[in-house]
Amino acid sequence: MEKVDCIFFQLAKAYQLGNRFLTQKVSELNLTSVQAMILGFLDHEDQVTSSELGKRAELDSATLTGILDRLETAGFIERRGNPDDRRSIHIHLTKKGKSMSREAVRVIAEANTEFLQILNENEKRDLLHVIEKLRYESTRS
Amino acid sequence: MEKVDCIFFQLAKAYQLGNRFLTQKVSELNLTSVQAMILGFLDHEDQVTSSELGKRAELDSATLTGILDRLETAGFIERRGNPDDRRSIHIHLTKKGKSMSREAVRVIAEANTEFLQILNENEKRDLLHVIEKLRYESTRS
DNA sequence: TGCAATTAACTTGTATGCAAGTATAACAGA
DNA sequence: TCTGTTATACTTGCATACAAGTTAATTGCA
Repeated sequence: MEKVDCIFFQLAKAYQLGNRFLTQKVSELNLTSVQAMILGFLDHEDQVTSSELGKRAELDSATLTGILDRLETAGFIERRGNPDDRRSIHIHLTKKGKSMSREAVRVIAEANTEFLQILNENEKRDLLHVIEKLRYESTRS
Repeated sequence: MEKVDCIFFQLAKAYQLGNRFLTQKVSELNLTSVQAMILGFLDHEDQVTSSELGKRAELDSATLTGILDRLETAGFIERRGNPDDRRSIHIHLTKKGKSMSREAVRVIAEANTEFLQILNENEKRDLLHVIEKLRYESTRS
């Protein structure tokens, strides 16, 4: 099998490269890459339900539960009951979580810029375009 | 945080999309996507050491050990001592493993074609080019 | 109203991915 | 030869992914 021509192999390694890069950058905040992104999503969206957050972050509920567990243990979020629907919960950023989410957004933005410095404007556009097309078309099955 | 503009988010979701696609395709062989790729690498490279296989597959030795454990349990490979260097092992495809590796190569090739049908020739070239550039440049640090 | 179908969050089990550390073997230089 | 360094495979611990299944609450429809 020629790994160079295997799109699955290339996508996996590209992801792993980006993930290691971001993980290293957000480690200064003692966060993982996924935790930092979740806090980033919560920065402007307090009081969302777990289900809504899962849709935004495109994460499975099983995965999200574990991530929220760790963010709650770390004191960044609280789970609160939703009086409108007692099946669901509201996720609330604590004071500590609010300031951490702002830091996360900042570090992620910086990491994006630094990571993409390698590419010229055409390449950046191509990459985002192709990924968007793959992801969009795959929903049309 | 705008996930559309976050390259780390987009790479992660593109990878997950591809990985789910391939996983579904190779599930007919009762393999995971990674197991199928490892068998694919072994198809023409019998008797490699774990270390060499790890370099080809760009996998951590900790990760590879677990994958080899499962391939060995399933009867596709055997670990054999390397008389030339008693620290290392030779990985040997069994008869069952040989035929499975050929099936894996076939299914992966078909999955590649099907997955990339979404893109035109320019887009396929752009995607592979940009990933190659990201991966190559990142080794120059 | 009553009940089947659906939904939300969680749990369990399995498979990577990776950092960190271990034991053994090989190697390189004094 | 002796010793410090390096290399190989493995182990441990933790964090995603995700399939499958559970429980409780809500909804849709006859």
